[in-house]
Amino acid sequence: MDWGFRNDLPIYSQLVEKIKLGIVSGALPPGARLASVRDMAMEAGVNPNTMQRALQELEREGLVYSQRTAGRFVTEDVKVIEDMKKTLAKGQLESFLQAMKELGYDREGIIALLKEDE
Amino acid sequence: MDWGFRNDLPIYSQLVEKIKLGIVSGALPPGARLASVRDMAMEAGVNPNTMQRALQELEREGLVYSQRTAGRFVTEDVKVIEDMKKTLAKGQLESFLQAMKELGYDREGIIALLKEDE
Amino acid sequence: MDWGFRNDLPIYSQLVEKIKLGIVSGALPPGARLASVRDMAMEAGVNPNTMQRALQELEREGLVYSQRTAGRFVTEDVKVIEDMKKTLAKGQLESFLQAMKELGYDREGIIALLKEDE
Amino acid sequence: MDWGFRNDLPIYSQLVEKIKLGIVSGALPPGARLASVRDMAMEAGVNPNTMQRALQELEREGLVYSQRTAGRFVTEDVKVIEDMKKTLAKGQLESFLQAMKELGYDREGIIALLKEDE
DNA sequence: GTGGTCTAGACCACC
DNA sequence: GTGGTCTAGACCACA
Repeated sequence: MDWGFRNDLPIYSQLVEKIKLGIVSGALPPGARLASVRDMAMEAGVNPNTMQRALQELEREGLVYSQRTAGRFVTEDVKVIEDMKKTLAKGQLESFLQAMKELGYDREGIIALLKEDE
Repeated sequence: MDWGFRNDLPIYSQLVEKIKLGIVSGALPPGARLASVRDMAMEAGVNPNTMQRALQELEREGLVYSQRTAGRFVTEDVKVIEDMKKTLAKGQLESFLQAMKELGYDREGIIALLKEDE
Repeated sequence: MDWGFRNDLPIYSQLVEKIKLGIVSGALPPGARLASVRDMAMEAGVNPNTMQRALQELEREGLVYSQRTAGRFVTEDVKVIEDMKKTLAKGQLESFLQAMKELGYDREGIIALLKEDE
Repeated sequence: MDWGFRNDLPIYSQLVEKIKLGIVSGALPPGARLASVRDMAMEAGVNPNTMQRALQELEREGLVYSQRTAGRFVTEDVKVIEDMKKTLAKGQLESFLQAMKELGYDREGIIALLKEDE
């Protein structure tokens, strides 16, 4: 897999993004067990400490929980996942609208473009 | 002024983007005279050659033309500007739709979110 | 080697011409690897940046492509090369006809001269 | 008039070319009186000495003769003019054929192009 | 080692 | 003063 890190953001933040995306898109379903930090780090080609930091962040946000010995799991709380999905989507929408506004498009113009595209 | 260059793209490309945005958004209206290469370079905090390269690219795309001694001007051909605006907008739209798809949203879901947002 | 640059055209344009000629005439066959920018620059007695600029122009025209670390190559797309050859030839033909016209030759006169020449 | 001097050749040579062209094309008919050196120089925007040198060259080639007091005239010897016309035309033809040969065109290819052009 | 980018600074033609 | 070209030399990512 190409993790394609950009260099405009700390790597751990990009890891958070990617894993978050996996969770909200369902690629990592609720309750799924994550691979070990060591394995995930190797897979992504990053230092285990970096991956650790990403996972802690996800834990803080309630998307992931850890059980001392059994490992880390995606939360079973579907609402949390749904909320996160909505938050991310709104973020996308917001920056999209902002970019279009800078281009001189208002809501109507965007709709016109959408129709033209179909 | 902080031009906030990212490091995921050559500076000259980002300059192209910025100026292009100024043109299609109307901040730099058709026929407007641009500041001299040297002045624009100083303003952006880059080397004149870098700014020159950006402007040459814009010239190649027909958004700008230069007159030997008088300076550089935004094209008066409104169609070229409109086309570029549409191209940029479609690009924005496309990556937006792609990102939303990765989040698990289909067209309906996006529309629902749009309405919710109003 | 004397590359005999004229001073009625930028050096980089003359470099473009020369290399283009090499490609369309088959001296640089499709898929051939070009020497490195630095080597070509040294060979031509110009600054590497100047040669780089020429090569970028050729890339823009699709006659050449570059691979990150492996070097630059003549396009394998024979059609592109053939088209360029035709374009150059038509240019030559056009200026020839123009010059002959200025000399007072019409099409018939040119043909007569051609036959006389054989 | 734009005399459009290139800088790959001495100006006087370019003056010779231009005037020669005027004579063989008939713009300056046999026996025509040329303007004074001073006037021709002014018209072309060059130093009178430069124009003088050009006219001397034309005299040497027999295309022009001077009568001490009356001024300079185009030769009345039509044959000289015709020969010069042919010489210039052959020169044009030769460099055209040479350029086409460098492009990889043989006589047949040139003829094919000519037909395609009609 | 490759291509690519960027800076610094020079010189030129044009008007 | 303007745009345009050229050189010299640095640094970077890639593999």
